[in-house]
Amino acid sequence: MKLDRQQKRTTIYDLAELAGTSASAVSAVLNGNWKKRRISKQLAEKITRIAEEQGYALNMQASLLRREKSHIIGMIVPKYDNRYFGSIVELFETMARDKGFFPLITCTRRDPALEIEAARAMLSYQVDCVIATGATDPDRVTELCAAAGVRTINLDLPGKLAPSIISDNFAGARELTRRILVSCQHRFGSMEPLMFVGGRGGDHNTMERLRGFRQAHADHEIHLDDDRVIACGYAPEKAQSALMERATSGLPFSKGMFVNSTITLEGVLRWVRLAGPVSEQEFALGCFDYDPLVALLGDNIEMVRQDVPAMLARMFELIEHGNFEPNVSEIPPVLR
Amino acid sequence: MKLDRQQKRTTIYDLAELAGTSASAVSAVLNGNWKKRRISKQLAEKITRIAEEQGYALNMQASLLRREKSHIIGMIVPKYDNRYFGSIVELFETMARDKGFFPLITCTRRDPALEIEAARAMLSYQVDCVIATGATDPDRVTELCAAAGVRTINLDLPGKLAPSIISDNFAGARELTRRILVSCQHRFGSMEPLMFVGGRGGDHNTMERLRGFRQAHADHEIHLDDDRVIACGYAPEKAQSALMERATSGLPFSKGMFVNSTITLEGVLRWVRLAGPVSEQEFALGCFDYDPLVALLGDNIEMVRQDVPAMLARMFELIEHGNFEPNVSEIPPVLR
DNA sequence: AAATCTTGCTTCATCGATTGAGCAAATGCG
DNA sequence: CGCATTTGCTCAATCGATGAAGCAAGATTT
Repeated sequence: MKLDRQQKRTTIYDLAELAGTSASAVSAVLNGNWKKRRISKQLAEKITRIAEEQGYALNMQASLLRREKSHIIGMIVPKYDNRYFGSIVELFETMARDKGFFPLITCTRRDPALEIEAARAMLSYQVDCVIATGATDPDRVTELCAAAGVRTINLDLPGKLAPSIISDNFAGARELTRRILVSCQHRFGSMEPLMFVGGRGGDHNTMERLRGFRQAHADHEIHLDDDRVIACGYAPEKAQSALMERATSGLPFSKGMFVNSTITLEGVLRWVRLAGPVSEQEFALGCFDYDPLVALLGDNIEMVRQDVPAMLARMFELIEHGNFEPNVSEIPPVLR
Repeated sequence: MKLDRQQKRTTIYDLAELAGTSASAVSAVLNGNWKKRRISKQLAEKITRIAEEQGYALNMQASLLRREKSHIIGMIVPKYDNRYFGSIVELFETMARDKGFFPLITCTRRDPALEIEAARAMLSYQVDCVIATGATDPDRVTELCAAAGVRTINLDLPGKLAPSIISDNFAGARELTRRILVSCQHRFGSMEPLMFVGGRGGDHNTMERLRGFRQAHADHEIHLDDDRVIACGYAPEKAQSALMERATSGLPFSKGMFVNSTITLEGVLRWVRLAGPVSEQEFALGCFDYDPLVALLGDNIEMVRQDVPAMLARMFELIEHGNFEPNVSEIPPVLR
């Protein structure tokens, strides 16, 4: 890799030499506490000018080595390429910056090994705090970080060892299910039990959404068999092939479907396309996730939007109050 | 901010003490060149074991301070919350990691000031290289980095001072326009001139796409007035209000539209919704961008997918060959 | 047996910024 | 004028990891 530096970087010692002063004075001026260190205004201005002329950039590595807190805040995220996590990451960066943190983000593509590796890398970079978003094994991350004295917060998926901020999956799923059922009633004249597609049976969110899904059926006194639930994972391909199999299996099939994320929705729609004569107009879909373009194009697709701004606001609140008790904050999602 | 470290971190000195050896030996063992430094296998194993027991994590700040290359590779990106940039960032991270780099990514929300600030922060973190993706002023970034001896590469939008990797916007736009025109022919029986919505008149991609747009009209001998072009920026709100105005302005309006990104498409579709009786079925849309859900749901929406894997492959090729000549690589986009 | 080589470590300076301690000159006070 | 205080700065240790240089003990050669 030919990435050799072109020239040596300017340091505070170079600046000190040019200004005819000491590195210590330069440091004090450039990091803003020259008043506290009783540097004269003249010298401060001179140093600032020379630093600018020389295009000086602080060596963060050296600086952080001396300081106790890095103000780096790490976030581990399963995917970028998705409107939900994309908006989490984008807003997280903005808010972190506003609050004086330096955000360090890593995408783990739902790979548990990468999650741990990423956490380890963050510890090496001396992060002050790690946010584990949608982590497969958040407690593992918490343990690892705790060993280095670093606090963690879980986002989107909860853990037992650190505070967790998640959507109110039960209430959201119950209401979403209700809406799909109503839509079935309107469009097909009857309320059949729905199918539940996507997610992992073991993950907390899927379990809670299933509970809401079941509750909504119970609310309408609709009997729901367990075999209507297809928790085949989130990936589009898995949903697609699961539906393919299902359709040819002889098991009962529903026109109404609860889809567990836009990622999964992609697979469901692809299946609809391939399924031939039937268009998505023939289905009543609901998705526990939000995508503005789907909201505009999918006429029969109900959506639940997780309240990302509220979740992140709550997260920074916890950080600011130093509240790291392992309890769960449930944020109500938004239905359009 | 209550993010105080819980306990002191384990250092190589602690490990040295525990192992009854020197910090230097510990360092040699843990960074893998103990053979070169002639440390015995026994001691190496002992140190490794103790390091593991203690949950030791390298202090990257200290390590980087000593090394000449950081192997950190920075990327500046305008948005995360978008399928195109989302996939760029996700694939960039994966590829960078595979090639032994540590990816550091910052989102600037198309704010030129933030772009510069982000570049400066990256220099502070001693990045070996900066990728400016879709930057408003890539040359400014290149100049800033060059002053610190750091190379840059432009992605998505070209600059004059560093190598640039962009889509073949002209060819892509020409073909996309052709397809929209053909679709108009099929669906409405005639080929009217299309409208061009979104993008900034000054940006290279928009200019090239406009050139392709015009060429395709010329190919079909369709006269195109300049007032069919609405380069109102990328933001959905801007496109929406621009179309609103346009519709009531008395200027000619087309059923066929070339939309400059999925971000802009959001505004166009929102306008279609509000425009009342007319549904998007009444339009022939084409979008210079790709979103899998739009591809599935938007029956009348042609899409051009920029070839992100090819662009990034080319980018890492440049890095590996140390090729930092300021020339432009055009990557053909993919039409479905 | 002396000379040389090899093995397996340790010592110490270094990277660049930070900060407590210290010191000389200027100023204030009685 | 003499002493205390304030002002404006410098010195030097330090953060943790790295690696060149050095050194002692054992192995090998002549």
